[in-house]
Amino acid sequence: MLDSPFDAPPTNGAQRRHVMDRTGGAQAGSGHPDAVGFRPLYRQVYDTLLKRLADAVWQPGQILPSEGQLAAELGVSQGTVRKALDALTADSLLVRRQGRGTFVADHDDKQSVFRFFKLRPDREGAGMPTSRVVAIAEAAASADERGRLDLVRSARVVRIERLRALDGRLCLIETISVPASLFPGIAQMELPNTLYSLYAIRFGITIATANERLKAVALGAREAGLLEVAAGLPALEVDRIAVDLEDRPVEWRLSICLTQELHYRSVLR
Amino acid sequence: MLDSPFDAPPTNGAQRRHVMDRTGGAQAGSGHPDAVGFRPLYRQVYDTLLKRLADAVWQPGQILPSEGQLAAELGVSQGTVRKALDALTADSLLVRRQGRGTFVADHDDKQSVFRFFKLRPDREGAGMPTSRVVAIAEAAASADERGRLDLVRSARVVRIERLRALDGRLCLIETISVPASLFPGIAQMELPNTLYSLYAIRFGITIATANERLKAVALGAREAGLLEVAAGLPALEVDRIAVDLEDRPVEWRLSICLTQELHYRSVLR
DNA sequence: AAGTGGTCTAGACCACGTG
DNA sequence: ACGTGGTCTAGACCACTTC
Repeated sequence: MLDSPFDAPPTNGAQRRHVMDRTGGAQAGSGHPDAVGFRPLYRQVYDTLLKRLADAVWQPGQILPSEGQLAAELGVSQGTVRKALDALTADSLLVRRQGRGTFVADHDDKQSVFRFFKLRPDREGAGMPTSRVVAIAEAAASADERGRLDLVRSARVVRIERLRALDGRLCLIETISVPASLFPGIAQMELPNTLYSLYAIRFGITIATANERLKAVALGAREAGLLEVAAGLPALEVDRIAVDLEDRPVEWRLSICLTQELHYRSVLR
Repeated sequence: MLDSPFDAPPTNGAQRRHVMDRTGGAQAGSGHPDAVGFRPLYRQVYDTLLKRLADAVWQPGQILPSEGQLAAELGVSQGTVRKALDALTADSLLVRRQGRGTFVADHDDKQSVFRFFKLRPDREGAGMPTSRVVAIAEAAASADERGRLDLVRSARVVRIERLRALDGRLCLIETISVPASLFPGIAQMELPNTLYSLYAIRFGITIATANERLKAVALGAREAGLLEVAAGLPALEVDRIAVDLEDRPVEWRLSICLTQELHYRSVLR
């Protein structure tokens, strides 16, 4: 925990032991309010809790200490803890349930799977997507991979190629590249359907956001063969960079999707 | 304003005139806490302010009364008003600026245009998109249009066809259908580049969200001609239903986009 | 200096879930 | 009955903008 060398007493003059820094890193009481940016307390609490989540101090699905306990531990008011917890919830890293407690978001339950899987059948339905690994291998990172994943020249990656189906219909083929250094031994593992829960549980890497670029392309011969349709068909190419809690790009995923009876769903707010 | 026939005094027993209903529509003090859903105060404030926005009580870009004034007017605490204002800000209906005030979001400024325009050049750049109307006409709503826009059988629509360009390059053709009843006279108007600001200013209709379905399709002869490229090219079809503050579908927009040098950007959180 | 939103606190009560 | 998160209040102070 941070600790300030100085602090102004709260209004009521009551005793308080400060655990978080009240000044945003700037020294207070030393002449001027300091030019450096102001950093609210709840933001520091947010960062502290985020760090613990990134370090997997609490496992997915597990319950956190109550607001009051966290407030006491960190030396701030319950309201300030609440604001940080609400922000983490908004970032879908936590789930809060009235009367029960605050939990680490478990990105393996049904609704969470669809957080990063945007393909839906045109006519209602949509069970869980299934996957079959076509190929998996470790190799030196290509120039593209180094660029997209921010890797040094000597870096190695693990490449995974998977076919995925929705409601029993083949719908896409995806090529996934991850830095071998971040995911040691992943090439030898049994891969679950939802890779991101493996990243979280086995490697302590939580995917926070993903940036996708979509294009319409003509299906190549190889992809067409694997997807069991004719080459040249229009297909949706989804180029995704997934980013972890520390804002590092940790996965590059290129998907080719059939959209004859499916669509990609996007909600603009 | 709502007014409750009964209210429990606040803890300190100070005088309070209640303007908002404290009971969520259920009568309090009459034996049981009522089975009907609980409705928090800040939610009522949210709805009240939302209604005023929908009724265009304040114009886009205009400043709202301060938190304190709204709190006094509505008979709630400043913190409760703040929570409602924060929620409206999160829904990007308001913009708050520290030291200045709270403003009605102006969806005409540069960053807001891109809220609903997701096409970006592959290589950096991206000035404002431009538009040219190809056709505009009123007609009886088709079965598709009635279904998508929730219209009765006799309803009429205005259809607008536009070509749009980005950085001087033709990039898409879009067919827009809106209910004629909601937009009287729109067929005779000069159409601005950003239609949604026209909807807001001239018709008091604010687009809150848009749901899009994306597919890859082969370019038809007509679209190819208008876009000045070869027919059969893969293109991105974007099927959008835009919804207003009252959750009514108010626009159906079908776009065919060239994605040879552009992509559709999507951020997953 | 005055006014606005932003942060923080302390405490009360409410709704929800589980014993 | 108890503990949790959720709501609401009142008041103080901070940071930013404008006059």
